Amino acid sequence: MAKKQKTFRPKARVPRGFHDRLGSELTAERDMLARISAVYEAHGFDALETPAFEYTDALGKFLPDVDRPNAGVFSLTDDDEQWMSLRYDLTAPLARFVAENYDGLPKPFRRYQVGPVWRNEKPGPGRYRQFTQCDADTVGAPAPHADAEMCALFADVMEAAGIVRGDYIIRLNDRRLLAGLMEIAGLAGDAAEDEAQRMTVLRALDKLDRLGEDGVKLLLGAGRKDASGDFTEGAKLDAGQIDRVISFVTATAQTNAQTCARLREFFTGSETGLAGVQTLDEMTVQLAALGYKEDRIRIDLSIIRGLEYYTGPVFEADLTFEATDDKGRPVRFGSVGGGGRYDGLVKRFKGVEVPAVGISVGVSRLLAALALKENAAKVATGPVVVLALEKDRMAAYQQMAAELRDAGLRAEVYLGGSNFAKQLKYADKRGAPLAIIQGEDERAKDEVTIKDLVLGAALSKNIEDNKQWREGQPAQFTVKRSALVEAVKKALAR
RNA sequence: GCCGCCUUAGCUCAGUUGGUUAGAGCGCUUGAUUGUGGAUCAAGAGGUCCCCCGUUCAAUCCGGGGAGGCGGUACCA
Repeated sequence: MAKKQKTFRPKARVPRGFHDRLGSELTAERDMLARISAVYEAHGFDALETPAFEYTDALGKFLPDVDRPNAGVFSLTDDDEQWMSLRYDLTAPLARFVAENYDGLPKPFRRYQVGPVWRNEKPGPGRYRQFTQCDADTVGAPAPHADAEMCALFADVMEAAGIVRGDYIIRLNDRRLLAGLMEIAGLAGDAAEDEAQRMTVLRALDKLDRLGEDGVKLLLGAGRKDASGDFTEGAKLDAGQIDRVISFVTATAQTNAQTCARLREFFTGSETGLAGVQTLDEMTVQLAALGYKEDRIRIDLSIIRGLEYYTGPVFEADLTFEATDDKGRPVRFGSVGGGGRYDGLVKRFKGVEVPAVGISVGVSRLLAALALKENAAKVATGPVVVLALEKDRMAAYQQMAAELRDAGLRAEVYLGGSNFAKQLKYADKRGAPLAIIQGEDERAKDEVTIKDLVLGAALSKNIEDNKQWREGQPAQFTVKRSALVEAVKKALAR
């Protein structure tokens, strides 16, 4: 039969929308999370961890009229036929946790949470199906003080993450303004199609930054055809309605106080709208008193933030610096986090209104943005590598590495089977800052040679001749064995 | 989901108007430069030309279907 038995070889590949991360990519995220968590901790938030899976009904992601979860969440049935889903954010699990443990928790309840979330949707640039979120929420506190704190916290977190002041902006809006706008524009009907129209209007406004005023006008009216020829149905507003809506989103003024003044005028007669203005006014006054001015936190009337559960103030953190990708094309970062007030979320479980406000920071996007900004700054991040030149002296080499580790340094012994040149090549590829060399010669004199690989690489640029390169033995020096740790520390400090 | 473009070596890409051994650069491996990463030189490994079906004496190339990638758009808690 088969002369060549075909062995099944699975293709080694990571599922689409997911990806592996190695070394500095991971430690960079860990460090950032630690810095953000420290800010949350300092503000009094308690750490919380919840499982990756939740029952789908608790997440609120069943499709209407179908006994099946929303396609956007990863779901499976438990062995008792109950639907379970991977969490798609950290807010829904929080609502479940608060409802489940309501009586025992201090109110207001303040917690922060860090972890992966999953979304089963089309991946795009900077958009994955698993990514890390870092949230803080205050549950059981009404506006505007908790909301103002959240905005301030948001700004602090951005700076803790490494975004310098001026490179980010926290934009602020209130959902009640948008509701009031609907009243004023004559879109406040109760029928299902009125609701659908309002949603379409909100979605159109959300695209202001990307499509510009003209694009949004099209979406508010008949509809818009995009670059690929695809047509998006519009909200079918008449010209007067479009003008009114556009005049609202473009009413953002230089200062928050001016914006609020304009809004009071705009919303004369709309109770809902005025309530929103009142809250924004109080928040921005309070923030200004703490030193958070328009350079960090600004009212921006085009911020929408999703359609589902926000009931009051909404915030969004945007990066404002420019960057280009590895092909030199300009990159638009978009939002790196958002949040707002959601007074109805716990009500789903408990029947009582529990006011809550929170923020969510997209750590993966922040890291991607920072990486593009500092694209030149690649530093040696590997361990100090102790070369293993004499095979029967491994214990001595391990001893050196151990001493370096005891001094708090990253160090390892070369464990492969190759010669001197290969070992240095390995150290180079690892991004090792230094190599520790003790061969026959050094051993005889009770010495070690310390080679600065970073400096050596720099020097090599001016050397063409191999003989000169080798005999010059650039960027290395020899010390007594007993002085190893001190010498390495000194070399690393440079 | 919808629209468009794309898929040949680890990477970036040539190429075959359908024909026997499918190429380059970079990378990788090994060696030389007698214990030193770079540079140089020499040799070498590596490909179901995305998958399946069809047309054909013959398909990496033509036709159909599928998958994956990229971009736009929609949705986005």
